[in-house]
Amino acid sequence: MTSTSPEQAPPAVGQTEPSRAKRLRKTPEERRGEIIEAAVRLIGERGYNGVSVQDVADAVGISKQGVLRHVGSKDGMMSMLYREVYNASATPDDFLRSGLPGSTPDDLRYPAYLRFLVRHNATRRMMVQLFTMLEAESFNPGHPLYDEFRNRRDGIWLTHSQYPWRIPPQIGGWKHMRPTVRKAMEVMDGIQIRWLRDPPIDLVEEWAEFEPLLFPSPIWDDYR
Amino acid sequence: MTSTSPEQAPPAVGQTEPSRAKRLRKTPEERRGEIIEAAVRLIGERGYNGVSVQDVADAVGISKQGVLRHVGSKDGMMSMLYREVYNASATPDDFLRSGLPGSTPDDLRYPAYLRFLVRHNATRRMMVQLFTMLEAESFNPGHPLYDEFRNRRDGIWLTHSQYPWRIPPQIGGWKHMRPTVRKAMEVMDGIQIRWLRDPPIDLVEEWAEFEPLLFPSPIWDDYR
DNA sequence: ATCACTAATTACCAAACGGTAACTAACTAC
DNA sequence: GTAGTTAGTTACCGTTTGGTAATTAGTGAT
Repeated sequence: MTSTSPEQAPPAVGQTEPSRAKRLRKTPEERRGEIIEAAVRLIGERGYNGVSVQDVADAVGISKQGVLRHVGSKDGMMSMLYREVYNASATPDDFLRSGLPGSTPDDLRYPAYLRFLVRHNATRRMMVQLFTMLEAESFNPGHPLYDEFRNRRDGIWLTHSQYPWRIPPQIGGWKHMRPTVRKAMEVMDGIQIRWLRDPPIDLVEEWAEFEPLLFPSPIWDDYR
Repeated sequence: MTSTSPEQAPPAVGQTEPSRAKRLRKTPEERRGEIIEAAVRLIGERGYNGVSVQDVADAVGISKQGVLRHVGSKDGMMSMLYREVYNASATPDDFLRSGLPGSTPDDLRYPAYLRFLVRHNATRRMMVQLFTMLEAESFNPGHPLYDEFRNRRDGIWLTHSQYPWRIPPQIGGWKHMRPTVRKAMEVMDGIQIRWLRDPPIDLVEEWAEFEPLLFPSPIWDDYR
């Protein structure tokens, strides 16, 4: 069927979108948004290699080449996606703007920020699933996001280091927090994996169980 | 080059194995072992969708159809792999046979077993990477191992429940250990992810930092 | 020696992959 | 109106995908 009769091509064999609208032209920003949204869902579900450009195109409702026009190539789509995901994650700056307890510049508390982060992640399951999937996939040096994920941990530490966290004097300064920060990130990865698998646990609740282990009483009691 | 001149086919374009041995016939067991070993490595690196049957065949040094003969289909290869990985994981039975402190039937200690498990995982990085990759990929209900991973947590709990662990009386019986077991699994997943990303941490050391958090003094001091 | 068995092979197949090239048509500015 | 820009399209291309069918050759039993 492929090599024979190159003309005709009528009812579209395995096409998900049988009847396409006339030809809807949208602004590049809008289309890019649609593409990213679809890609987050699909790649979160099936991973980088489990999703084709055609899949994304079908989900958006345009042709494959329509997608490629906006993302350049499949790898281009991935870095676009990573930037989007990365920028969309709840930063300390977002926390400062949140108005939550322990989020004021003169009383900025790290455990409070981590709670904020977990609570935020709990509201964007698809994003977390995408992230988890990419983190596992990008162990392979050939993965388009290998370097990004490789540099991520140090990047997080550096970013967090720029904020005036109020921590207990017994700690001896922010620089001694690195093992705790590392452990916190590991725990978050772990509970997210558990949360993504159904039947799911309550992500916020699970973090609440871990918090006193990572920030024990009485040292941290006045600094959460 | 491909469609023209079907004869000749001399130097093999992108072939990993340019010159194939005459035709080496091995026992099914041996071949299956080779296939599994190659599949663990490749799928651990690139994931289910990132590895083709041809890739596995090249790594083993036989033809694609040679592989399919042993595994039936690609999905068949996956379930074979899972069974292999699952059976190869360090069970409480393995611990009982280890002769390590806290591994005798009349003094069987859960923290000691978890240390044993972590130490064992630290010696089989590729296996852990495969496992992590599959755990993330199999969030998708369409993944061939979706059900296996879905049932895994309960299965682990049930398995562990069959052993006469000696735990502190304050706990109030093994059934109250479930939250702790759950947290331990989450931490293991988290530190493994960190361990697999280079520059790696020391897996055993990292677990040693978590152990007193999950099994705090003085309650557990005599039960590790 | 020759037989049955079967591991492994070559030869295909339709479909899907990422990507290029050329064309169409929807919008804006004049 | 008319021209320029560009979002989106169809039409391909070469390669790879998982899988089937038929064939070849290594091995142990007789």
